[in-house]
Amino acid sequence: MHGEIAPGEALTLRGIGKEFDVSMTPAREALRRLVAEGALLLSSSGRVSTPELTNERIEELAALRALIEVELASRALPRAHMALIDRLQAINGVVAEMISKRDAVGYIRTNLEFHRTLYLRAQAPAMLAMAETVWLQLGPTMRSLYGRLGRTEPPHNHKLIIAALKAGDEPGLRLALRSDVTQGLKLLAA
Amino acid sequence: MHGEIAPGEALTLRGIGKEFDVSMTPAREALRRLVAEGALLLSSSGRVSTPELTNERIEELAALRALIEVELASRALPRAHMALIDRLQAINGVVAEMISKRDAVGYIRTNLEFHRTLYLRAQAPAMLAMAETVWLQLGPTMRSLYGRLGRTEPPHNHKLIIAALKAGDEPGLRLALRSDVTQGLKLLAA
DNA sequence: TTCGGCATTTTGTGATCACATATCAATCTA
DNA sequence: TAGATTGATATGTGATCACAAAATGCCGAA
Repeated sequence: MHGEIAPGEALTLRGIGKEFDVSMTPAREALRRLVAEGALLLSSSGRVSTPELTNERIEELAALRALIEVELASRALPRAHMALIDRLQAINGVVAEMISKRDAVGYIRTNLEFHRTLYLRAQAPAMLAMAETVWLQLGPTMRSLYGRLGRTEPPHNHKLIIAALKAGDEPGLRLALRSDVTQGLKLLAA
Repeated sequence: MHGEIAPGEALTLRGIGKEFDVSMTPAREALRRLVAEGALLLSSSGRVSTPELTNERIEELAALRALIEVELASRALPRAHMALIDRLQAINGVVAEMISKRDAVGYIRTNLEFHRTLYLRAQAPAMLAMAETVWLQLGPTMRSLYGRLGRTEPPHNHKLIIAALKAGDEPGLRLALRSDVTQGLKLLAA
């Protein structure tokens, strides 16, 4: 989810087992679970690897993010009090820090933490799980996308999201969130 | 997915293994996969069972269906030719037959086939997989919901969907689909 | 130098087992 | 009679193994 594994990387049962000091059985269960969630790809020969997403697939997943996360944000809005907004601002500060440190994995992790913190307020666990499944599928790709994006400034859309939350502006929130979620997509087309 | 298992029913590794003439290992993999997809619930003691969904959870899943499936239908619309519409009408005939036969599982199965046939035209495999994951989670509950719904006439919304497809009417399609997907929810509140 | 074939190694699969824990039911006690 | 207890049974977990298939690397021929 955090982009620590590059797209196309292969994982073996015995390798994972050795890495975590367990036998093949729990390693197999963990890998197959991630396959079921779409995070890993199972080849016809039974080998698992991180997927190399096509542009079409990325567009689809971005559209799913937009659909689900806009709904989550919209449901969180009426419950968003000052304490939540403060916490979002604090997380956003860490995001900016990660960007300035050129820490791709840290950036992805804190960026997702920003979103998750907001969505937790929606009290919609099934939707949140769905959103996280999409994040999981995009993980390895987000990392390699980060390389192309020579970003140095903190994300503007996060500030718009916070502002919309403060103002109770639902249309603005939906718009800012949609932009934030799909912005990564745009630079992919280039 | 088809509601063949009642909500709250427990499944054991050895039981599933015996039922399908395999050892515990593949049975465990299958069950854990379904757990990962949200179709089954894993208790803290490691036992798996079909979930008994709360009304809040059902509302969430219905909202997810509406979000994802409206998008899928919308993407399928420009690609929907006459052959597809004919096939949808044929499937709808089977749906009506299942209703008249009071065959709950058959009704659920052909109803989902109706939706899947339409969505396949959207050429969006990730979204379709997401929708099917939701169906999976709703499976056992849909069955017990069917009991309360003393339905005798074929679904009106399916006809509206087909009509909207014929007319190329996207707003109408979105509306009909949303109604079809959330209608089951309404009678739950009662 | 490059490509094809063969041997070796790696890898996933499914079965089985020992063990700890949970579940259940019969029994006992207050 | 109701609740607790205890024993027996059922169940999940993780490890290990044999096997088949796939991947890899090596060598030789063109």
